[in-house]
Formats: sequence, structure tokens, C-alpha cells
Amino acid sequence: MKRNDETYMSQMMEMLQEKLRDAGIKVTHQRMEIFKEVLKSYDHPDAEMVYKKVRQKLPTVSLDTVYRTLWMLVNMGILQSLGNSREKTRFDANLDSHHHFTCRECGNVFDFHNRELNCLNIPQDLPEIGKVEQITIEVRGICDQCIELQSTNK
Amino acid sequence: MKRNDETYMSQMMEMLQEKLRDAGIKVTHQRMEIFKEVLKSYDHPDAEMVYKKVRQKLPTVSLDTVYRTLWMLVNMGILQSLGNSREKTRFDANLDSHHHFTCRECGNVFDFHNRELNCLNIPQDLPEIGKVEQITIEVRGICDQCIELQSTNK
DNA sequence: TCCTATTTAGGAATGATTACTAAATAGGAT
DNA sequence: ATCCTATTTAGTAATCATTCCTAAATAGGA
Repeated sequence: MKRNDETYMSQMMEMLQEKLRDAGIKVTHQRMEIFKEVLKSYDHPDAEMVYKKVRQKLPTVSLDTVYRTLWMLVNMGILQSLGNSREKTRFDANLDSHHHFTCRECGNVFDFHNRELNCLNIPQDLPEIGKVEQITIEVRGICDQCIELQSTNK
Repeated sequence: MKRNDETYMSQMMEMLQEKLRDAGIKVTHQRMEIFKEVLKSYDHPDAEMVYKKVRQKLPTVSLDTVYRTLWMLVNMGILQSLGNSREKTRFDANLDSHHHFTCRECGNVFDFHNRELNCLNIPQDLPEIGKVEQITIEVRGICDQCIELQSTNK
């Protein structure tokens, strides 16, 4: 099932309209075109790249709209974002094998240990792709303190 | 072995000087203090936090120096950086279970599949920490094309 | 077709990080 | 110990992805 297959594309566009309507969000040309461009791209485009493509169809679209829409689609579970998530870079002098849990509310980072994650067999080479040098496992969620706070402030 | 233990600290400071000298890099007060602050911190400080601490000892140190030094220590394998790595955010309409390989040279992102990574048992709760909502696995390295290019340009 | 809450365009603002340049300094040579 | 110079630093300006702001446009129900 190729992502730029005619039938598949219109199915997905249909799905988008449905989900937007269900969520009470207006179906705009901008939103349709932005989603369509990501759907057609196999190279994990950034906002700028999507912007340039969409401009060919909607010459007045703004970069802000592209950003807003992309993040909205991520929040709706229709797209996935990858790479960083625009927090400050943090540093750690502990080089022992351990992992990090980042709280989405307060931003604090907690260390944790996990046998299964420690023993991960990281492939040294990915055939047809390249040589692996580093693997990062990021766990995100909400910390106990912030859960506490939220139930109190309700 | 606590990281702010007297003996441990001076051992590590010794180690730093040795590694710097071995690499032909000058041992400056700034570098020593910056490393010492990260070593003493258990909360994965960002550059700004390190900057503020170091200023108490060296009131004229600049934020640029802190950044330069932290990244140098990361490159030397003496510190670890976590969280983002300041690339643009990329988006993906493929929600099937797959993973991403990012090339450190060209920045391209390649999809790959891996049984072991797919079947990871992600703990739903980390005791004493919080509730897990998302886990991201990021693989970085250098892609075949860039390996090719590098050996050609030699 | 009309009305209005939502959305958008365009540009300004933000905030982390990096670049630039003159002054300071680490560390080898004298 | 002093001098010399390549390296490093301080201070500030620049950069760059992303978000904010506000007036104008519009989707979609009445």
C-alpha cells in the first residue's frame, strides 16, 4: 500500500476530514494541503519543507499556519513528530548505563534503570542504510509530583 | 560512590586534566569549574544552570564559554548530552511500527524495522517517578552515502 | 445569504545556541 | 622566573527554529 497511491490518498484525506469534524475543528484548505504534503513525503520533512511544498498550491500560506497545523495533527495522533522536541539541551556526568524519564509538565529529568533496555541488542549496521554510532532511548510522561498537583488543583 | 564525595571529586578532576593534556587542550579554570559543576549536579542541568553556578566562582565567565566547554566535554566522552540535539523537528505520516536512523553528516532520516525494538516491554509506571506516556528510540550514525563520500574525498 | 466564532497571514518577538573579535592567558621555550 | 605565541575567553551581536500578536478572512451553522 503505497502512500502516494491514488485510492489510499483519498481514503486518508477522507479520514482527516472526518476526524477534524468529529473534533469540532474546521476543515480548511490549509489543513488539507498540509496533511496531504506530509502524506506524500517519504523523507520526514520539517516544517520549512512542508511550507515550501504547500506554497505551490496555496501561495499565501504562512509558516506559522504550517507549524500550528502540524502540531495539531500530532496531538490528534494523525502524524508523528520525531527528532527533538525543542527543549533545552541537558548535560549529565553520569556515564553508567541508565535511562532518563522526562516529565512533560515540569520538565524535570529522572534517572531510572531497566534491565531490558540495558541489554538491548543494538544492531551495529543497518543494511542499506548506514553504520550505527549511538542509540538514545527517551521516556516521556508525567511525574508523581505533577500528578499530585493536578489532582489538587482540580 | 557518591558523585559529590571528596575523594571521588578530586579523582575526576584529575582525570579531566589528564584527558585534556593528552588531547593537547589547555587546562583552564573555566573548563575545570564547568566540569565540576556538572559533576556535582544530580538534576541534569542545562547550560544556563551551569552558567549561573559557575558565575559564583568565576563571575566573568560567559555563556558562550559554558556552551563551548560542555559540548567539548561531550565530544570527548566525558559528559553525556540528553534531550534534543537542536535539529529541526521532522514529521512523519507513517504510523506503523518503525524506527528512525538519523545520519549525523547529511541529516537525512531513514526508516528501519527491528523486531527486538518493536517488542520492547515499556514499563507503564516507574516506581517513585511517574507515569510513562511515550518512549522514543533514536538511532544516530552515518549513512552509507556519506561513508562513500568521505572515503572519496580523502 | 448572513453571522460569528474560529482560523489565517504577515510580521514581530522569543529563546536557545553560535559566531565574531579584541583582550587575556596557559604552557612551552628561553 | 620571564617571555612569547597559539589558544582560549568575554562580551556582544547574530542566527535560526519556533511561537506570539493582531487585524483580516472564512467555515459552517442559523
